[in-house]
Amino acid sequence: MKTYPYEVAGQPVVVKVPETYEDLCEFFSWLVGADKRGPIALDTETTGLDIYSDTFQLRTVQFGDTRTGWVLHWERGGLFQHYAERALQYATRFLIHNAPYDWCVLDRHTRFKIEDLAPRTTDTRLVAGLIDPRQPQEGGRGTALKPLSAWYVDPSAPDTQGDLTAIFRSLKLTKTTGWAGIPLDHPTYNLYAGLDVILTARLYPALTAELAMLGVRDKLIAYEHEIARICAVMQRKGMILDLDYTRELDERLGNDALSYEAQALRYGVANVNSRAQLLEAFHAMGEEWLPGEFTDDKREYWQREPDTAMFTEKGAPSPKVDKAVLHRFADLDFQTGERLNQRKPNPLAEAVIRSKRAGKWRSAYTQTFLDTADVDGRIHPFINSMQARTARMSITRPAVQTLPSGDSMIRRCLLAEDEHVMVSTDFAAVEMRVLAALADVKRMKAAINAGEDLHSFTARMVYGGGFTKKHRKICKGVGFGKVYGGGAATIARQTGAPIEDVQRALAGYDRAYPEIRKYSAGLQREAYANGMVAVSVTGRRLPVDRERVYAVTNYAVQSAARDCLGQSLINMEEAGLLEYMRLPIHDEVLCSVPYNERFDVAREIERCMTFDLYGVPIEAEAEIGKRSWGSLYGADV
DNA sequence: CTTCTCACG
DNA sequence: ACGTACGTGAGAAGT
Repeated sequence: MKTYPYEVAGQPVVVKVPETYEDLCEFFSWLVGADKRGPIALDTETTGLDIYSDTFQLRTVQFGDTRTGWVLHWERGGLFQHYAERALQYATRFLIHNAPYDWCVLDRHTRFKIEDLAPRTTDTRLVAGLIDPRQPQEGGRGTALKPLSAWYVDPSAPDTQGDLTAIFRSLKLTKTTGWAGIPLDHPTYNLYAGLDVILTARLYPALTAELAMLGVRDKLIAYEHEIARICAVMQRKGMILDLDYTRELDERLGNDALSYEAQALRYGVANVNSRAQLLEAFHAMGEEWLPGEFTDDKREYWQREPDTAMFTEKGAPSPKVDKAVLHRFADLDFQTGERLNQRKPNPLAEAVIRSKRAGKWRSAYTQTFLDTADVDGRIHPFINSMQARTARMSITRPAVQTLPSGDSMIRRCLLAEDEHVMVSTDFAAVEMRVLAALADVKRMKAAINAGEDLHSFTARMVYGGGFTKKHRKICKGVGFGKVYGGGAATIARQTGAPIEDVQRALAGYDRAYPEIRKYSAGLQREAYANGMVAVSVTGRRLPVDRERVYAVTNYAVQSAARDCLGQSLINMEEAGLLEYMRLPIHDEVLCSVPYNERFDVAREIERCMTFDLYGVPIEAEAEIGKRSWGSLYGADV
């Protein structure tokens, strides 16, 4: 037995690495005793994050409590694997920090499935997120093991991940190759692997004590664990990548990027992604920038000097070279890409638009699809079920929540199962409805219940019976603006409507729906009274930034809408639909459904996504596509 | 590592 | 007193 004594919070702890049969027996008798005392902390070390690639391997499985961490060398096979699996079988409860990752790893490489592990798990990362969901860059502690341990357990606890990357470098390995390349017997690797479970075990009582003190309900914790499990099952299933189509598209995008780059080169731009080169070229062509086409001035007022604006100082406003500016130069409509005939098209701008788009779509989408696909040609996007401050979910590797929606070519890469079709079910205007429910907006609730189009209804309230399409559009923009907390100027900029019209609509909006302002003011008061935290309708803590208190209304609405989605996922699993579920996308659930059952299943999904929120119907509509996701965006297959 | 840009709801 | 668009992930360039 290798033993590594250490100290955590002034107390001696020990990391033990079994080497013999006797060592493993000692481990198991420890486990039997520890299991009687409480949950067993569990963790894994692996060769990387690419769980589903054929080179991925499970290296160690760690078990521990507040005093002892055991590192079982799974990689050595035989008895080591046998005892790890015996322990996974035996333990009554687990503590895992970021459980979905370990669930999926163990699901793939041991005989234990997510369905078995999840009901026995408390995820300390989820618990921490319910106390404070903010990321470090938002002023929070973040939900990584290191900052949480430093806060709750021991300020001098080592940065087990960060310190290891330094060791990787000393072994001539990198941040990515180190996890696979570090020798299994490396002392620090084993010590830190064991410390991770000890820290997790110590984190748990501190977190639960704080949750209780803050009055966060147990039901919310259980709800989040259910959602995390459902999302892990979706991740395990993944989606079929149409390999032939994706390779072909990848090549086509590559060729497009090259040919448009060649055109840009004729105007002296060697790199279309270089802002500096573009600015110089367009400037030489005599292009001029309009107000509003400059970056915001981030300098402090005392740093500012007049007339230094254009190309120099750090943080000073400088001309933007973004999609909007390029489209104006190219005389193309920003949305549709159609010719405007308002000016002489700048051919460089057009070439830059096309080459940037092709290059980006290739690197961000087709290449990532091909790089992350498993041996069976499936992608397994990581679903973080509780990511944003509002608990909104996020999806990475690849970021399938952000595939282009105006063109079907990228979504066309992803397929429903054989003999299945894609079914996408969206909530109808969920954020507006949630706002109506939470703020008890009388007229809005009446309109929704009467089945009226909300934006038309608002337009009638503001402009009277003779309102036009243009009026409806302004009201729609104002509706979004209200949900986001925007002002007249921003809404005018976003919608392209004249500011006077927007101001008039905003005033009309407030007269028609006075409850929204009251609700917002109440939330802001609540936040101030509770140390800059509001509490959502589901009991979720919503930290508010002192300098952006107005954003609390959006947090309340966005998080309640997210919880509608979460409840829908749970309802769908209960209805036996989990095997069809593929992705949650904020206000939508994407499913792969057997062709022969598509109508029944679609109706069932809609039922699972329908409920009442304080007298407001939350409703959803299913759209049945063909085999590819792109078919729901215009593709013909 | 930060900033800009761009994709989504 | 007044007004503030919300939440993400990811690549490329530049410091």
